[in-house]
Amino acid sequence: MQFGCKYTWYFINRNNVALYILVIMKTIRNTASKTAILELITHSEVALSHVEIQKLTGDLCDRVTIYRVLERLINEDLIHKIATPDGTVKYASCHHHHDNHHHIHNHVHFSCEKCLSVTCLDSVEPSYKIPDNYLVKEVNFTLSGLCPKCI
Amino acid sequence: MQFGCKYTWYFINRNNVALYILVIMKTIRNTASKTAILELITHSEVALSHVEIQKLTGDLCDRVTIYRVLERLINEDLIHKIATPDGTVKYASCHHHHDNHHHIHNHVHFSCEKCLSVTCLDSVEPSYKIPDNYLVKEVNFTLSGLCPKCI
DNA sequence: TTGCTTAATGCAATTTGGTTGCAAATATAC
DNA sequence: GTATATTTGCAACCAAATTGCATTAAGCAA
Ligand SMILES: [Zn+2]
Ligand SMILES: [Zn+2]
Ligand SMILES: [Zn+2]
Ligand SMILES: [Zn+2]
Repeated sequence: MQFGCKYTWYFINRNNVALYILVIMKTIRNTASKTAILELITHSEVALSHVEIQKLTGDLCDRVTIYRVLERLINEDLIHKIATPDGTVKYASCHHHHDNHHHIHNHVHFSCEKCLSVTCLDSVEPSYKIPDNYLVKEVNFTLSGLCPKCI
Repeated sequence: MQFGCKYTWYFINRNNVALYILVIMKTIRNTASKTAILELITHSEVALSHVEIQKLTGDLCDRVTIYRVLERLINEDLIHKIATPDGTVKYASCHHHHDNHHHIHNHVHFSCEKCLSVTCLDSVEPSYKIPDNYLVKEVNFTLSGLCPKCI
């Protein structure tokens, strides 16, 4: 069998059942849109929403492409998604700082009610205690009020 | 001057400028829709989204009315809005518990990635430290993972 | 109770945000 | 350069949320 992409075969033999498993590795490609959008997010002081990225990139690419690029950048763990208190979603780059072993984004976001900016406060780590019948996988801690510029 | 609604006059006299300010007080009304929706949210174990409220109320009122009622209930500080990590907005009643003097919602929310339920963990209070050039007015701390039922 | 005034509602239309399918374009491995 | 799978653009689609306006009804005072 031949494929143009990377792949591996796994073989399992258990209880008289033989199984060949084909694992296809999708190769990630770098494109103009992807690099430009990542640049934009990385160099931005504040987190950006989809519409903001759309305005900033002009006619670089289609709005659908922006959605798909953002999705890929998240999968590659290059950016992260932030849900602001009012329900809008913004994106910021990851300055990991990951909780070493657990790979949990555990830092505070600040959302300014006046200029609507959202910022990662990478240095601040919140602490909490929660009943242990809950399994915590992600932490999303957003403070809102007035940012230094608007105070 | 005469008005059907409540109003007050304020008078300011400063630097040779005399100013009469008319403050009109909007009277809040209780309607069937409003009481029903508040009941629903208050008695619910978990936070409810707009669509969920729509399904639960049936043809009690128009969906637009639900949006407007929710907005009013938030203004009256009877319910609060919760943005889940994926950007959907849910509503829960306020069991204040308000930071006595400051009137800040300061409690943890848990969002289950399996059953999609969102719960207020009123008893848990997160602690954090933030640069003092920020003015914090709201705290929105959402943990996500698996809830006791789904674990 | 009745009438008056303004708040709240219903409905239709519109805007906004996000998704899907498919053909065409293009990045990467060889 | 060529082959092949990934990425893109476009159009269509869908759901969520907002707006304007005419109508209804809550609450106050007589
Ligand atoms: Zn600001
Ligand atoms: Zn962040
Ligand atoms: Zn659950
Ligand atoms: Zn809550």
